[in-house]
Amino acid sequence: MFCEIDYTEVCSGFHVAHLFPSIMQAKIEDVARQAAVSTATVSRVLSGKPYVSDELRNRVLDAVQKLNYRPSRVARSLRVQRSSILGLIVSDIQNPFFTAVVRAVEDAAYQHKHSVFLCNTDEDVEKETMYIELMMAEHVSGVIISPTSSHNDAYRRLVEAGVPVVAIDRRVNNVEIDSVLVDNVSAARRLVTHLVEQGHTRIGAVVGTPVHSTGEERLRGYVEALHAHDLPVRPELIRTGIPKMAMGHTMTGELMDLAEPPTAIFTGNALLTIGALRAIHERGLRIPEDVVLAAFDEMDWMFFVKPALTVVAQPTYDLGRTAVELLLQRMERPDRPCQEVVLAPTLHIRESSLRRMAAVTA
Amino acid sequence: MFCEIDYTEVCSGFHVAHLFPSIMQAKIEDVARQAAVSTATVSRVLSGKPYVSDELRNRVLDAVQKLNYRPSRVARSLRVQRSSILGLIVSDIQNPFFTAVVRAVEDAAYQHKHSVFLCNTDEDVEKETMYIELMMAEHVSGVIISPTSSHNDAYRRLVEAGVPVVAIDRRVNNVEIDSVLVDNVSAARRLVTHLVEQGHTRIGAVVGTPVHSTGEERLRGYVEALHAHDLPVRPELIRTGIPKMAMGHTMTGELMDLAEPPTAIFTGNALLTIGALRAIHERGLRIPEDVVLAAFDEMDWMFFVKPALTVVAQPTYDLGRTAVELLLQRMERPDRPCQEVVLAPTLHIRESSLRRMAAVTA
DNA sequence: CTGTTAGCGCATTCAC
DNA sequence: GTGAATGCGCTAACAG
Repeated sequence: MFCEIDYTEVCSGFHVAHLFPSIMQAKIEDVARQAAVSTATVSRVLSGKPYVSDELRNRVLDAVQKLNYRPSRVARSLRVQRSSILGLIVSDIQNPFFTAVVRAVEDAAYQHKHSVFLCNTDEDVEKETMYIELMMAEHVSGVIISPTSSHNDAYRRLVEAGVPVVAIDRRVNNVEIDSVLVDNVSAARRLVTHLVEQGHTRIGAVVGTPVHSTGEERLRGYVEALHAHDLPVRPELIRTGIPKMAMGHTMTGELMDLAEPPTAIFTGNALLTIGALRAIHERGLRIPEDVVLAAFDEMDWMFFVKPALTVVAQPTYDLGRTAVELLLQRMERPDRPCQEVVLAPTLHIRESSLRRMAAVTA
Repeated sequence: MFCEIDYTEVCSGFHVAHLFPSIMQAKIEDVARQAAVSTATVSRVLSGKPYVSDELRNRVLDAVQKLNYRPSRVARSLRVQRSSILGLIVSDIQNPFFTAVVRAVEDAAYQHKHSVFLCNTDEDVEKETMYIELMMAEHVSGVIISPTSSHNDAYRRLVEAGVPVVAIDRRVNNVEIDSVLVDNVSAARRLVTHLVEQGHTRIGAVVGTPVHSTGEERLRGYVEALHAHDLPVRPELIRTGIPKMAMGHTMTGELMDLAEPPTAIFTGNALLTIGALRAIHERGLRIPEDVVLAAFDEMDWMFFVKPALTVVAQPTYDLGRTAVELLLQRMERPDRPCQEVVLAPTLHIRESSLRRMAAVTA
């Protein structure tokens, strides 16, 4: 029929391409034609394979330039059965701690020519499960995850599908995977011990739910510190919940509204700390006269509340970098035994001049 | 030859799949065989297409279940020539403002069955260019970007390639695209006007570089406020730089070390504000006795420094949601004229009890 | 060294 | 309603 047009020709032909420069994407075939070589040669040149004459190499490079060619990663991924994308599943993108981790991971991935597919589960197990499935469907080359709970069945499916996985910040129980953690127990223990040494006996705890290892471990540190000094662990002084600002606000409010409120409070992460500050502030209470705070403040953003505040700087950058490296390692040696890297947080207890601080914020 | 094995059969066959349940991913063909239908039918069922008998539909669904089948998004993307992934390129993932935007975008995308491919350019034009190219190569269905500069050539290439793009927070000049912005000029003008009305005449400015429209606009608001009150604009009191904490620290330090330091400082975003607080703190200066701060604090995290601090809550959630909606709109109607949505920030000037504040942080 | 060719897993004509 | 066949763009054998 007259109307029978070779669509491929029309759409890929160089002359026509000139007419619609804005819509079309050159294909490898177009480049090959332009350079008068085969597609295989183009592919070889672009993947930096050896055994191509300089002559052809240059012709190809010119053609690529002229056509503004950009190989389709989708097609490539399908063909080689893997992508150069890392999945990163965090449980709360607004938590400055994870924000810092995201940055570190992105950085490290960039250096290794990988890119990052970020998902935010918002501490929601269903969303997490959905995203894990998505990661598998997208054929990501590996997944870094801060688990929402310690035993989601999806974790197992993921590793059983042969996808390299590394857990970050939190531990998972139902399957053996690489993980990079922070020594929360000892950090929490030291913070609370500090309070005890200052004479506090009624110390409140505002920490994340024990569903995550993080919350559980920090609570454990708290308990250990009390035990070590023969102080009673009073359940009414312990509050656990989703580690976000709103919850920190609520939980601290509850503690301060007790008939006999704590004289000091230990908070489990930066967002909980901000919430706690807000609750204290609302009640017109003073720090440290009315209540002392010993807090995780990963980003050290609350520096000007010192010396009331005790700070833990977490090794977020190392955490992210280590995670990426473990992932890449496993991609090369899938049978390598699982590792558990535990990083030490830098405890930074501020005790400097009360007077100077008052000056700044009064 | 005897050894000639149909590899596909071996790897896809149901019986063999049973032997290596952990490694293999079922393919559409496996499902078709299991359900004793054609691959076309499987595809139809899974895409929710009509015209499939309930009989076959159920058989397919069962097979999918049994084989734990998960269609390859990569293959699908290649076939249909588009993915359901949105690219999100932010200029600083650690900036709490963008963090909130990321969350909003992720949320909105999730609701529209899309996922988010996040990149962090770190205010680096080269990295930004690289990531834009990557987006095109990955065939994302659209890109939301907070431009690092107001005229990167890559922006034009992107829209010319037919990719829907929406700029967020910052304006771009060299190509017409949808954008969703915040009314920075008037917000900054009101903040600075507030300072002027309190009697300040030497007001310092610590804002982002004028390379981004954001920095430029906030600076413009500052200048307008001074002009409106016939106050001189003193260049030595204006500092611009990369809008991050370290820079805010440096720039504020410079201002406070002047022979005649400003009596008030206007800071252009949350990170600059934190840096400024640190610089002020280091010098043992008091707020508001020694210096007053009028600051953008998008997340309202510095609430307890009030009343010295003036706060602007930015509509981050609307910003992200609007961006996604514009993107989806353009995907359906590529010829739609460009829109520019300007959102109003909520100015929240705190003037409440100095006494009560002192109580909290003293 | 270089070209030819055969799929990667899926969606979509087009026949039946 | 359903199935067989084609090709999305690319890489990896294999053959020259």
